[in-house]
Amino acid sequence: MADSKALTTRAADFSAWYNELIARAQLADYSPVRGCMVIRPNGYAIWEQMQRALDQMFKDTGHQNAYFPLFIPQSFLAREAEHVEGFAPETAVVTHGGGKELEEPLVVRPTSETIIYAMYAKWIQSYRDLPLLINQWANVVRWEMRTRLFLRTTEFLWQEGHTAHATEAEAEEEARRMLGVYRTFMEDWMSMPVLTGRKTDSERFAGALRTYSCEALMQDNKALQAGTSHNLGQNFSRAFEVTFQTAAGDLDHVWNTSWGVSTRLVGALIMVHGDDAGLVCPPRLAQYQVVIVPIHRTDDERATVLEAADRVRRELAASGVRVHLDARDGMKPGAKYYEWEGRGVPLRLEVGPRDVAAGSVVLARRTGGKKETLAIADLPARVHEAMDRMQAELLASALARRDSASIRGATKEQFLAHVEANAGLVYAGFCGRGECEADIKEQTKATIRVLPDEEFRSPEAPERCMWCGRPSVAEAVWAKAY
RNA sequence: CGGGGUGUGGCGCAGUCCGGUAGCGCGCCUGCUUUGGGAGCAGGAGGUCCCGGGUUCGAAUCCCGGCGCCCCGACCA
Repeated sequence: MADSKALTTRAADFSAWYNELIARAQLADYSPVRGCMVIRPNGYAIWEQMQRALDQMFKDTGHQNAYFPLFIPQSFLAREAEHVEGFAPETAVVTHGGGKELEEPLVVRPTSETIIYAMYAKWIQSYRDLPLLINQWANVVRWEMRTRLFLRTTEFLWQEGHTAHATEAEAEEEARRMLGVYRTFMEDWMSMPVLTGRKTDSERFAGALRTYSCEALMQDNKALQAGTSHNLGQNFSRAFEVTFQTAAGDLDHVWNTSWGVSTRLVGALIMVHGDDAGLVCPPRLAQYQVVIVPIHRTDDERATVLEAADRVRRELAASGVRVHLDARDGMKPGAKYYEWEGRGVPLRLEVGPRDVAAGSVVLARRTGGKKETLAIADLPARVHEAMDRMQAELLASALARRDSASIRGATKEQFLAHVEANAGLVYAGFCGRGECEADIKEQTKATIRVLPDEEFRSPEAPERCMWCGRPSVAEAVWAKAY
């Protein structure tokens, strides 16, 4: 049955589709430890591409990488009141080492603000030491109750940037800058449109002054927080006595930011672009941008075709394309097509005896459309062109999907109907009161994803809170979320 | 932690009601024939039937007690 080989469709059961896709494409597997996942080579390759792009963007904005320890003295976490309250319930604690009970338990980092700012206190003395712009790539542990591969696991990989500045304005600028970096990455590399904006107090990072986020809409119309950037103010610098001497000779506490994205982005990628055949990976993030599938019957054909296919491979590689020749024996070409489609490879080239004779290859696009016969002569140019177009088209179609799943200026009734139908994002007025927010969440499961930045706001600012009718203080975007 | 479900080769399941010494599909290995959209045939490997105890001549199956996992509700990048 061909059907037994097909994935559950997105329409039939989105989360079954998601899980099956990950298994089929061998992106990740469940670990023997509850809530943890093993990232398999195919999945890790995507993360590596993400890391490469992001790391360069961090360097380009003046940051350096460093590494801080996995273990944090439990007392450190407790120094910032709101922070400990936020994270204590979900920390893993090490109480024994070397067979003996530790004098002070060690927390496995759920995030590294505390240990990093403890170190910054030693490193920063003068305004001349500022700004201090550091990033680290690390694993963190948060003892989650319910986990999903890539989206929420007990241990996950991420990067966390931690900066210290002389003024509040500089810290604010940094927090906003890095939010912009994330947005650029998500749009240009992941082809994933995001809304940027500010989080309400209830969704703010524990210990931050303000939290900004990038929010993306998945194909099941649930929102996903894809990245966050925090202006920490002086909350941690006061807790850890991170002080510096100003040019005027005064002593002041530094202003901090922190910002992060995680392997959750791989889950976002799956849910934004994936289709019923499997993963769809934007060319810029694909491990293999092109796979070449040779087609042959006889041994003679095999030799000729493989030689031609390898020539094509070398030429494409030389032009900067990540290309793989799938020369596996004993597997029919069709089986290879399905496998590579499931893994999301953007472009496939089929090379058979007829192509070799004609000096051409057949190009198939992961996103569909007719196969196309191309002359080998100008192949590299055509391949780059096809990748660029696909990269742009993926963004455009995701954007169109999001816009068609968004309603603006909603009344309470429209809001309820939209949310009830899992139809996507709702833009509407908000009175700014936590009670209203909590009430809405309890009754509808929808939360305020962001108070959107200006460019995402509706042309006309709402006047009234969609829920309670009081004057609106900000337009808000609601959705059910992951 | 409450409600529901489920544990049987790598994966998905049947067998359990009514006890008789474990089977199917996929995958895997070998060989031959195949290869322009998921190959066919033949042969083969692989299982403490979640764990412990009990009943019985005999337990995957019945009884008692544990444990794991999944789904739904209270936390979250």
